[in-house]
Amino acid sequence: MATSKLLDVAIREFGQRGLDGASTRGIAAAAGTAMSSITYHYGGKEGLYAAAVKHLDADMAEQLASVLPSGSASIPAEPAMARQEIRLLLDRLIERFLRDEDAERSLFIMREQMCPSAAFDHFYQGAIGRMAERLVALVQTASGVSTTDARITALALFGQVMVWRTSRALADRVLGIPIDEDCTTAIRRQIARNTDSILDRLSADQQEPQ
Amino acid sequence: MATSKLLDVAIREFGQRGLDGASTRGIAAAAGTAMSSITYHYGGKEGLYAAAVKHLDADMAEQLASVLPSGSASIPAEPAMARQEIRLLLDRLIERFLRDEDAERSLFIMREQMCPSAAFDHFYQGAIGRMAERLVALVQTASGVSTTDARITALALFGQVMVWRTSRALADRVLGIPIDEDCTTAIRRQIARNTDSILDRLSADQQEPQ
DNA sequence: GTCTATACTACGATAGAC
DNA sequence: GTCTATCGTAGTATAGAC
Repeated sequence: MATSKLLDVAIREFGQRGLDGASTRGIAAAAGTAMSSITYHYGGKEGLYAAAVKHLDADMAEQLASVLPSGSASIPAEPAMARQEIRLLLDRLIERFLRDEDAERSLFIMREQMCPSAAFDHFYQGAIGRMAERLVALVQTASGVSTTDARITALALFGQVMVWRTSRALADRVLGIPIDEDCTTAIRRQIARNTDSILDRLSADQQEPQ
Repeated sequence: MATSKLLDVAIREFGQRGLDGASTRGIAAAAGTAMSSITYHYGGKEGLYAAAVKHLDADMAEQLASVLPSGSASIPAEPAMARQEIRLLLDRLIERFLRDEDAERSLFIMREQMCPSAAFDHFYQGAIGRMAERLVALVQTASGVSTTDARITALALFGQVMVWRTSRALADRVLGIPIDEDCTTAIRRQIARNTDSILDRLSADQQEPQ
């Protein structure tokens, strides 16, 4: 009963090669078991994929638990508090992305972003969607802008963080230096500063439209 | 001699399924020819992949030609001019990304970003690398910061644009409305504003470090 | 539950007709 | 240049021993 090992390998292999490209033989071999155990536990290749999606979502929910309230409630009413939570959330994300720990799991999700299957709905109804919707609500409270502007801004803030995961090969070459502790600190500070710059301007424009 | 058709299909299929996952039979069938023509023209699967990389890079170079000088020279000396060029470059990119025209070609590149093969070096020595290095130089001129900060900032600016391509499934759901002409305008204006906010703050901090 | 054995399909490469 | 035919390999699914 090492089904957890099978799921970890599946997330890696499906992420790299996709549902069609990955092979159940390869996954089973890498997990140290026979291919037919996939049929036994998950009913086949597609069942394994669905189980991997569920496993991955549960994993992300656990990782985001410390920074994301479990209920959908309790957006802080004070703009300053909302901004503080935005900074905390983005910092938690970038710190994980820079450590490059779960890059394989991200690959699975990025594939679903660009070739979405029904599985992406599962992610959006899960941890990813909860995080995104909360970020939008926080931006709205922190800046006072309309919902559409808040949504666009939330995506921009997310983008400056996400780029370190999605475009890592480019980032490594552009940076030219290894991402050590000092570099990580510099990136985190820069992102916090950019976030403040964007939200400051947004709040100012809101009070006195240009 | 419809080798161009073969390359277009190859970029799509390799992008979606990867080098291993895509099948030469499938590519040939979608291009309306026999599989053995791949052997004849490109020597095999890997040769087709290499040709697809070259084709894609040439294509990007052509698309970026209007906004990217062919030589590596001539960074404007005036900060205001540099900032203007940054805004133009980012606007050209986001406009392409939002139109969703060449999403399939981006998929190929994103796969190389997250599972880099030797092909990514080809991209970085080509149009992508030239664009990235120029953006860094422009940020440095526009803000006057050190090269490391300029590189980090360039990636942040790139990220807020790139997110609309790499996380499109998420963006669609977060936005909740279709990306029509009005929405595109709003996104472009927001990105231009964010860019100004970030560069303004950077220049200010540079003159009087906090 | 985990394994081996097997049936059937699809893969990449290649040879050769035209 | 483009096609069909074929070979050896690897894929998923399934049945059944233990």
